[in-house]
Amino acid sequence: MLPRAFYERPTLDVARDLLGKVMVHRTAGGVTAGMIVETEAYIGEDDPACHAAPGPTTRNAPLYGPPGIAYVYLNYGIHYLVNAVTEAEGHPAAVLIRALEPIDGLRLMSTRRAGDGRALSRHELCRGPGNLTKAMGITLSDNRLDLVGSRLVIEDRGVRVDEVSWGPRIGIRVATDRPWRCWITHHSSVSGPHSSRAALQLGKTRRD
DNA sequence: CGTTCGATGCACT
DNA sequence: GTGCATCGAACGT
Repeated sequence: MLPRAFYERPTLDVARDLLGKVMVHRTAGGVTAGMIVETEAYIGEDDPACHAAPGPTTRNAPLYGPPGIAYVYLNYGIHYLVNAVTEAEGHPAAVLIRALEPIDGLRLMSTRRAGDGRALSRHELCRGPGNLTKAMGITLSDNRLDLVGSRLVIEDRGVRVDEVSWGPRIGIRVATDRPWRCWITHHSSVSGPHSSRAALQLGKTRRD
């Protein structure tokens, strides 16, 4: 399990280093786990796309708390999105988990997403931030859970990531110029249109 | 391949 | 009342 110090760092570093790590959720229905393959950074009140942009509110309170905490919220009235709070207490920032490669509990994931109709392939199961929370069974009741020791944790299982790409964040209408989305290059569980994925690649493991 | 559009609930003005 | 850190079906090219 990743120590709190892992999250208590610059958010872009955490976003990159979370790639290859494994998110695990333990529920009464069973255990699900998946390797993180795509993330986005949301950094501070000066980032117009960050939920902290309006200043402290009831909803975004977890962003202002200690790092290593899960920030979960409902968006579009339909999807739960899960973040890992980063930086330091009083400095609101987080990493949005956008896609996983399923590792454990694939059958349970399929069941949870069964309402979607057609059968889903392995790489579709946790592709997209709303889809992965549904497959993992993550809801508002997971908000504020401690990722350093709770039913929702992130582990290092020794996976080494060779190539990382950076590009603009997806699905926002402001600050689209900041390349704060990162993903494992060429990984088939990464979200977004396949064709534009190549166009967005800014290079190898470095950002700027 | 691409774009458009409806579903749906909550926080915030 | 407005606006989302989305998704997938339905269309057009």
